[in-house]
Amino acid sequence: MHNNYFHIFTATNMKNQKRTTIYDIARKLNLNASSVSRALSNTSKVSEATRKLILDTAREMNYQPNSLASNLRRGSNRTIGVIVPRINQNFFADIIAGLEEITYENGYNLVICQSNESYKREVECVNTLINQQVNCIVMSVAAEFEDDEHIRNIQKNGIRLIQFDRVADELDTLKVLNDNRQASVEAVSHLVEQGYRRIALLEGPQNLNIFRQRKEGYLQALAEHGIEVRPELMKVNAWTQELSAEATRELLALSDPPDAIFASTSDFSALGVLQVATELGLTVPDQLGICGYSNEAFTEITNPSITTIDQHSVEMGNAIARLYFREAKLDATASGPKTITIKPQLIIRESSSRHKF
Amino acid sequence: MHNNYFHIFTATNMKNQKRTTIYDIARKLNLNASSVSRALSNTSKVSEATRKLILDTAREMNYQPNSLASNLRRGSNRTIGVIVPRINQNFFADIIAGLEEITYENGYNLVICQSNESYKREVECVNTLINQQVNCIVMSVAAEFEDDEHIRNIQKNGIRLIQFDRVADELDTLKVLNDNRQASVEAVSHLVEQGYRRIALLEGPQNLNIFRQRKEGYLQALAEHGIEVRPELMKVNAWTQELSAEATRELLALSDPPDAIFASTSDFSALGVLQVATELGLTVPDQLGICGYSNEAFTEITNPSITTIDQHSVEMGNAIARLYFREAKLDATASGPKTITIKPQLIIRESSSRHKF
DNA sequence: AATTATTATGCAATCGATTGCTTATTGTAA
DNA sequence: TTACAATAAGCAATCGATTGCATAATAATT
Repeated sequence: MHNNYFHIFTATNMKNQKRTTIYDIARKLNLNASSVSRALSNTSKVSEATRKLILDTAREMNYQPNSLASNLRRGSNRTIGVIVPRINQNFFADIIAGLEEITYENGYNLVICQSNESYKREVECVNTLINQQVNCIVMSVAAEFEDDEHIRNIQKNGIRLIQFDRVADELDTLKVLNDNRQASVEAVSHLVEQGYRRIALLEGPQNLNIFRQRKEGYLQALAEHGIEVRPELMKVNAWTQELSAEATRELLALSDPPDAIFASTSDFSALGVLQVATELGLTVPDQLGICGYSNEAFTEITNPSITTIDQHSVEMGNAIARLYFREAKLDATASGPKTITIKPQLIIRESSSRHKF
Repeated sequence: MHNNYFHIFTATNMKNQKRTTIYDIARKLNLNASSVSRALSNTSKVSEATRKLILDTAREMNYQPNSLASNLRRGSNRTIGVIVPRINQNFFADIIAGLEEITYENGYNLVICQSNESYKREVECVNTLINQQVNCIVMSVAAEFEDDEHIRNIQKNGIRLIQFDRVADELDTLKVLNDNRQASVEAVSHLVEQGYRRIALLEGPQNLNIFRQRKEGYLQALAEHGIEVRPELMKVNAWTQELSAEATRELLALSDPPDAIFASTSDFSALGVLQVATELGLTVPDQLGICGYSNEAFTEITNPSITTIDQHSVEMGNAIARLYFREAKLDATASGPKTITIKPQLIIRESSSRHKF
């Protein structure tokens, strides 16, 4: 794998040079390290003259503060740890980008871990971040969930915890959520308004709260519109493109097949549906309506374009980071857990826009 | 922005508990901290009995090692810093995911920064990572490039540096590159083989090496096939979907317009081309051939699907991390800079597959 | 000019783990 | 049983920055 498309060749070299410390600066100026520290951190208590002298010398000696030392002393890292199932999944990549914007503004850093949807990895990630003394852990739990002891352990160690999107509901932590239920209600209601009546649901793993909520929203919308629930129209664990394609084939083979499919798991699922519909020669949206979830970039480009739900992921990342910094200020007073709910937005596109019956 | 789709409500609380240190364990067992340290780090010199005792007590007291302290003492972080222009761009997200896989296996962490294509931000990111004493910095330079002093500074501080994809060529560092030139040669040759003769090029900013190389490849392929270079077919800085669309309109308005366009900057550019072609009623690939770059997920889904170049991004991330760990082992001996070149792969799809003339 | 109030600087402990060196303990060989 | 080797455990310095407290130097007040 990491072998046959590589060509390797060598060049020259580098060397280690000992770093300048505040002691080096102090020695050179015949001062005490504490003064240097004060000058650099700008904590009054130093005369303007020496401060200037110190800053100049620092620059001249190419001084770079050693964060490890100051972190140890201060017992803080100015770092936020992030644990996501997959870094390179659009939603999470956007969340991270959103987090980064705000943490950067505040002079904090981000340490990233991915659990790969594995419980074991998730526990390890948590431990690493605890050892690193990060100030805060931001996480979305892995699909494989066994126990929340590791999550509790975060708080035991005095580290702030913000859960987002996929959360361990029962835990009393800061949470930033999408209103999945509401979004699903809107999506399904939209389908109903477009004249679809036999609406199928592709579900994600029900151990994850987000997928349960989306299902609830689906049921709620049907109820609100007085549409009977047909269990055979609800397919479990259809959360990849392939699984969804398969589920779609089964659905369309029913004697009374659906006239619309709400792929509540992702846009990739919706894509699977579209693919099968195309194969079977069904016209979308006329014969089959489709709605996905997440507003992946490609939904705009497919033919027909796909109706979906935008989760405001980057803004969600921003919100998470802002929540941390706001709470951090209240610090000792520890105002306690809050939940922020972000309202996703239904994006109506061709795949569900039936030219009125 | 971070206000109108939020609902906030409050719940209960958490508290700080002082962390257990090796001293606590030592005190409890009437031992010296050094023994505890040795037992935990598994450096012989401790009897089996006491080691077991210590480990058990550690568990019981919920001990979590303080990495800040040991990092300071060891002068190392077991951390790799990553600087990319944008975290949530497919290529970079994949690189990061690839990096993470391998660094995780080796017990290292990843600190992520994004330069947002800004030179100033890039410099700041570099400084932060130097202060953090990361073991290695992995970076791809921002489009806005002024000077490489900050990059040199990395090495001055004894930190390993691996540049990838967009690199400061003149610097003598570890590099992991795509063979952009070769990939472009193949792409353009493919177009020629499909019978296209008036092949246009959409270029990226020429201050970035990768875009220069892609242009070189284009020129080389034309030369190899004895096709005359027409400067008016080469459009600079067409590196967003919008800019490319505009460039395409200009190209197609020429008296002798191109019959194929190589959007060497990205698949988004290719999308811009496709969009304009559709607008103008040109059939792709018959009247106009299109080739993009990057193999974004959507290229497979568009209609027609888009021919493009896969950069093996995740594998590239793996390769970068492996390079670091391999080099780290040679450590003192410092075998010196190497370059690894990854061969991208041309993915031929509908947008360039002309049913032979 | 003498005394007090301010400000600048130095001193030394601290954060928690690591590690070279010394000392105590146990085991082995003669 | 004595001498010596091997192993276990303790001591103390160290990594570099921060910070409360003490002292020195300067400015302000009467």
